[in-house]
Amino acid sequence: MLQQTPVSRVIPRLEEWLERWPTPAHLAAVPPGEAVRAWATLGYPRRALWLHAAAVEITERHGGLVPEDVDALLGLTGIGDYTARAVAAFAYGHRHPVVDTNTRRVIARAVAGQAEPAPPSRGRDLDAMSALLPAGRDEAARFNAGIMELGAVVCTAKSPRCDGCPIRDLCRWRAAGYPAYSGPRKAVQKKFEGSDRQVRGLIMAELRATRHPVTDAEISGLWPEAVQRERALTGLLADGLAVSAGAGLYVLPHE
DNA sequence: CAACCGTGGCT
DNA sequence: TAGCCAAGGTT
Repeated sequence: MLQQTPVSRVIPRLEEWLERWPTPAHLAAVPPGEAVRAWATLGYPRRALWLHAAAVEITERHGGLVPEDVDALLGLTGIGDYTARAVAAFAYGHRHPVVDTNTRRVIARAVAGQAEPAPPSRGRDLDAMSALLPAGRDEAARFNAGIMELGAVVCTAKSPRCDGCPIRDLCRWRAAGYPAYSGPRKAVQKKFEGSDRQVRGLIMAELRATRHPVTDAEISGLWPEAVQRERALTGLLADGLAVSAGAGLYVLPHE
């Protein structure tokens, strides 16, 4: 849920979710479409599908227990380098570097003296964090969490609260006088308005809103341009977020 | 590596 | 206001 989604938006949905599905086996026992429906407007609905798939995998391959090993975690659908390490470190206390967007920004500023991090690079990011990580297991877990929290709360992307920063006296960016970012321009996120993402979102909202099949006619009413509309629907079908329920009928995945 | 994938709050 | 950005992952 936390992938590319603010913590404050996740917490209420997570609490509802865990009340309904307290263990992977509970989630694995319901159709994937139920996960997509409960995901609601958290965004990126394929993550709901992946989370359900991971629950099935955990139930079938790991006896219903979330694996502790990073490599085993990486083998789960939708679990990448960050999430695998976060689970191993925060849930199980293992010593691994954990690098998220906050960590990258804090290291860029405090260590490299730059306003913004370079684009994410698995090798460089893990090397940089490994060099800072305390030797002790508990200390490493706290350091991973602490540097992330520092980035989320103090060393924020837009208006960092440097005056109240606990490491301001060793921050190289501060020492250098807060030089502006001079690296390559980061890729600009495409406009949402009028995008395929928007159309996909509209179709998914319609699929979530009813337990009856959604018709082609209803989908046509969601977006005026046929080519883009059909591209969005085709994509959702290819992703498994929608399935055909007969000619011109669509539902959330039920198997 | 670049493109793609939702949604909503903040400036 | 129109971007920017958010505990990323997959193709």
